Amino acid sequence: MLMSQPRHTPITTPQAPPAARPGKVGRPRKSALPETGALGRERIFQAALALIDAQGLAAFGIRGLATQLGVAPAAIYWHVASREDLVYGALSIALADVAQAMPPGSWQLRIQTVLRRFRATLRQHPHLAPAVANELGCNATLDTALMEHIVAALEEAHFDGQALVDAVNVVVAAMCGFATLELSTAPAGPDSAWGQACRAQVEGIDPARCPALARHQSELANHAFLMRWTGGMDNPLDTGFEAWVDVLIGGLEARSRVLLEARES
Amino acid sequence: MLMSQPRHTPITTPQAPPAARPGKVGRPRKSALPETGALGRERIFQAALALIDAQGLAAFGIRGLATQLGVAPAAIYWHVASREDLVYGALSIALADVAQAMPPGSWQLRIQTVLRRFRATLRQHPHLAPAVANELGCNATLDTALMEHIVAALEEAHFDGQALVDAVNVVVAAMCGFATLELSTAPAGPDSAWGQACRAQVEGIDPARCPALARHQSELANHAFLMRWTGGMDNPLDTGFEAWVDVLIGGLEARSRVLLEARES
DNA sequence: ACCTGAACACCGTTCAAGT
DNA sequence: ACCTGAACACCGTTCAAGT
Repeated sequence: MLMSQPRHTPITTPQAPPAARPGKVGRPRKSALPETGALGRERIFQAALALIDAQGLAAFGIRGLATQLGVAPAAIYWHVASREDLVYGALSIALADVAQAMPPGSWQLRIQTVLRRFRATLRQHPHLAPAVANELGCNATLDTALMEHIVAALEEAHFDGQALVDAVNVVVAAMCGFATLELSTAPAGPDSAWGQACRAQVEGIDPARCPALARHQSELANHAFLMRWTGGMDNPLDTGFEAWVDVLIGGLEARSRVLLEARES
Repeated sequence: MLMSQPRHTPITTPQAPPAARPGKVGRPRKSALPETGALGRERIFQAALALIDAQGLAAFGIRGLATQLGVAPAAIYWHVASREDLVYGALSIALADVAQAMPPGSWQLRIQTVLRRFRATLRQHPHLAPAVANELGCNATLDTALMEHIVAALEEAHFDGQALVDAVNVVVAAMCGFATLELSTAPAGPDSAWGQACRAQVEGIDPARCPALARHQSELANHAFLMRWTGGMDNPLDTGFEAWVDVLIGGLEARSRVLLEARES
């Protein structure tokens, strides 16, 4: 029984990673590539998204995805580089139609539409909310149509040069920021030990140390970030989001005015 | 050799979780509690933060933390409920002094200060950026002093009732949103395969399908969210952040004006 | 009250081998 | 080109036992 476990050998030199596998990064998608196998990246990502939607991000794994697809776990690695690649792929197809068929109208209305659509789409896949910031901070795989809409709208608002780049970043951050925070779910159920503790801390605010907070405690409790114990699906912050959109548009308009006046003088 | 592996028994009824351990959630911190042990939550969180800063969030684990503390892995579980608890604790102490010693001044200036401080603090612990949205969406463990400052500033700006709650959420989302997105790191090194692919896609933008995007391609490349292949530490978006702050303040001012006018009539 | 040893039940990933 | 079997090297977490 001493020699029956060759596993768990403690020391091995980690061999250098082998030459890149096919679908390592990006999707060349030459559109002429055979895709003869029964699997294929698209089917894998769809299944991954369905599984994440059903069970959450933490419970999602390659082994579960493999059984879902009726395939050996290792098979997935022929099409995809890593687990991270999978959630990124799932996020990509989930957000694919945010930019579809933008309605005509003022630049303000079009930017409002982008924000509202993003939030609505993320609400259909709330378990992906934690992945948005991680995966979307830098990458260009998201449909370029979305960026085109944003840039075109900001051009119309007279942004140009560095000011345009800045405005683009402001809009993208606004698009992601609120919904991501709103939908990041609580660790446990409605009245878990965690929820109770959170609630108790809010209710135990000291009016001496935090007078302003204490004054509005009852309105803020469970309705403000950092002071709520219910997730964004059960307890949406609708009016807060509308205020967010309003502040963004108002701030952009003010900035656009300043820009125009500086240009005239 | 058949009977030598009692491990990996496939089917076991998952026993109900035992009665809550001491440091399960929140920190009662009666301040009279002995804290006689050599460990203690504070020391554990400090060590966790140091480890996350050094190695990143993905590489951080309980086993590594245990060896760092010169202790058995299981020892940590007497003080802390889970790995998630650890990163949350680390984030809490990392952000602890965002609200320390707020300078006097107009409400606009104070809100600007909150945003700038949050970003500066997160830049000192960039590996925690992905955890911000996940852990900060709902919880009240963050120093209430921060919320007090925000609420007090917005009161001064004449927000009240639901409009105040909305404004608080707007400010908190703004505080977290930009910096989180900016600092979420690229999966790999500067010119990895991933970076190359990202760059290629940006440079391959089709001027026929995306005319506005193509017009500003050179300025946007590697300087805008979704179009950059360098992380926020090496490649900060300083002017974008200032625009963000500017838009927020401008938008809040406009909303405040509307509120006042409605109240006068 | 606090910590150790040792195991349990998983992971993601690799790699030779199949077809 | 695409997939399987089987293993490797880890995980987080639990639990009886120590002190």
